[in-house]
Amino acid sequence: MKIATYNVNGIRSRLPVLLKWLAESAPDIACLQELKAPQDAFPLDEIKASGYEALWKGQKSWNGVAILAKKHLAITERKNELPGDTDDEQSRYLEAEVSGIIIGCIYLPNGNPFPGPKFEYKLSWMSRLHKHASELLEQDKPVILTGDFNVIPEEMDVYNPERVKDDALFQPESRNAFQDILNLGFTDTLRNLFPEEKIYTYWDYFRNAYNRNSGMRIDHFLVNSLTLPGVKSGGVDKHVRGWEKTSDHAPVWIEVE
DNA sequence: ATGCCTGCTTGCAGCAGA
Repeated sequence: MKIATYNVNGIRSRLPVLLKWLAESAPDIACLQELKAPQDAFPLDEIKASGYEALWKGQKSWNGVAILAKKHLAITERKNELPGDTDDEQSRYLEAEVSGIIIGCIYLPNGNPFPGPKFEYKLSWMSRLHKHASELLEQDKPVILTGDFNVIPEEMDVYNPERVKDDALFQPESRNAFQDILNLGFTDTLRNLFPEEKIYTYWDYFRNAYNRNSGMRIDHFLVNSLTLPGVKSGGVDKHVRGWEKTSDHAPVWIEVE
């Protein structure tokens, strides 16, 4: 079972790149973030023609998340919002069960500028995620939380830590909240597979960042202890970031037995 | 300190992204 996450940065303008990547990488399950499209603008026909069923939660202009699963897999929606704040209208969380695995698709708030209300929203969202993640562990099922966490976990996860010292993605509060979720009983799978390697999943559009490899690792796979022994491999489809009309994120994937 | 680039909007310049 190959599971992937990809922040597409606009599913409508990214559709050719998305379909090309799906055909090449052929994940069984793909979590997408930043659809930047309202609910009725999701390109379901094209996704189906590529062999996938889809659940999605759109929103005009910003945010938006989707979970794709190959047609032969039964996919059941569990949640389309993160519990804990009925006033939160941002489409940032989608949860499904596929083949007995609970999949949480996450588009965690960016939180910039720091400090400020957007950063407070980020921390509050992470606190809600912490509570929900702990409840998911009580299900005694395989759990995978994946997506754009907008958190740089460690200094080795960014090209130049000094450049992000005032960035919401690298604040101690953000990193500690991420670690607190791991401490519930989750493993940062890519880091676990490659303890010493420089791994980036995002390169910004400015300053020729991709060609200079000025990147960050902010898209993550968190797996619980029932899932971890089955993890066989993982990686970043870095070359996709070099395609024409590409997202500023690259797809990330793991293979689980 | 700011803009760099890109996608989106009942838009045509301004916002958000990270």
